[in-house]
Amino acid sequence: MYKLDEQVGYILRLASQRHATVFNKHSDLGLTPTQFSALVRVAEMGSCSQNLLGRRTAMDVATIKGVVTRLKAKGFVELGTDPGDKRRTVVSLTDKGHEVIAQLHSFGQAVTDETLAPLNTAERKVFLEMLTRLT
Amino acid sequence: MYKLDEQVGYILRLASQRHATVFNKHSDLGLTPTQFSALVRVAEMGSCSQNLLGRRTAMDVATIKGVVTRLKAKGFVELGTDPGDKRRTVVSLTDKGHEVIAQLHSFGQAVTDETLAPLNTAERKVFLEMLTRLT
DNA sequence: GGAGATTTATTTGTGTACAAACAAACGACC
DNA sequence: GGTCGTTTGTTTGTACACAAATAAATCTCC
Repeated sequence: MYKLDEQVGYILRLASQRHATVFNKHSDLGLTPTQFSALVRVAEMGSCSQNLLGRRTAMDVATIKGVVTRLKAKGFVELGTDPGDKRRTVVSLTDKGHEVIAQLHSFGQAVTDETLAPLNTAERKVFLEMLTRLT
Repeated sequence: MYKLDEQVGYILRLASQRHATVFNKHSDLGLTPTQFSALVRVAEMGSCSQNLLGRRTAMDVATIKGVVTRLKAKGFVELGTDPGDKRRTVVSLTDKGHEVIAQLHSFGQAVTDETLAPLNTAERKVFLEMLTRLT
C-alpha cells in the first residue's frame, strides 16, 4: 500500500526543511543556504565565471544570477568582465568576502554537525556515502 | 578542511534536484511534487481542513493556500466551509481527483524506485531509516 | 568576412517556501 | 455579552528553482 510518509522524495523534503531550520538558527551574517554555498564555492575557486559558479553549485542560470546579485548587494562579491570573453561575468570575493570565509567554514561545520546529530559517527559515514550516490 | 561537496545540506539539495528530475520525467498529469503530495494526502485523509493538510504535508499556511488553489484550478479538489467552524476551509477530492489516485500511487512508486535505483534493497532500507531520523 | 552553431547572460513567468501582518471566527473566562 | 487568547486563513514580500525566450559574443567552417 502506497504511503506518502515512506517515499524518499517526501522524506528528502522534510530533511531539507529541518536542515534549513538548523541553518537559520545559526546564521548571523544574513546569508541564505544558497548564498552560503555560492560564497564558499567562489572562495574555493578563487574567482570564476557566473555560469561556472552556477554549474559548480547546481544552480540554474537564472537562479545563480539572482544569488550573485544579492551577494554583490551584501558586499561579499564583486563582478567584472572577462577580458578574453565579453560574454563572461567574473565573480570574485571582496575584502569583506575574504574576511568572513573562515567564519563561514566554522558555521557550516556546526550546521552539518547539528543536522547529522541523530546519527552516530559510523552511521554518518554510511549515510553520506549513500546520499551522495543518489545525486 | 571544509568542503562544500561533503556537507549534508548541499548533498540533500543535489539529491532533491535529481528526485525532481525523475519526478518530472514521469509526470503526465501536470502535477508538481508538492501538488502530488497534497493530493495523495487528501486521498488518505478522506477530506480535511486546509490548515491540517498543510501540517500533514509539511507546508506553511501560505504555501498550502497556493497549492490548494492550483489543485482546485486543475479540477482535482473542491473546497467547502466547515459547518461547525466558519474559519475552516474543507478540502476534498472531486470525481476527477478520485479517478487519478490509483494512477498517482503507481507513478509515485515508480519515481521512488527510480530515485533509489543506485542502492540495493538492503541499502534502501538502511538509508530511508537514517534519512527519516534526520527529519 | 559571412554563416551557423554554441556559449554566456538577462529577462519573464510559474511554482514553491516561509516570515510577517492582518482579519474573521471560536472558545474560555469573567 | 464582553474581553482575551488562540486558531484558521489571506495577503504581501523576499528568496529561490527552473523553463523558455531573447540577445550579445565566441568559435568553427566555408
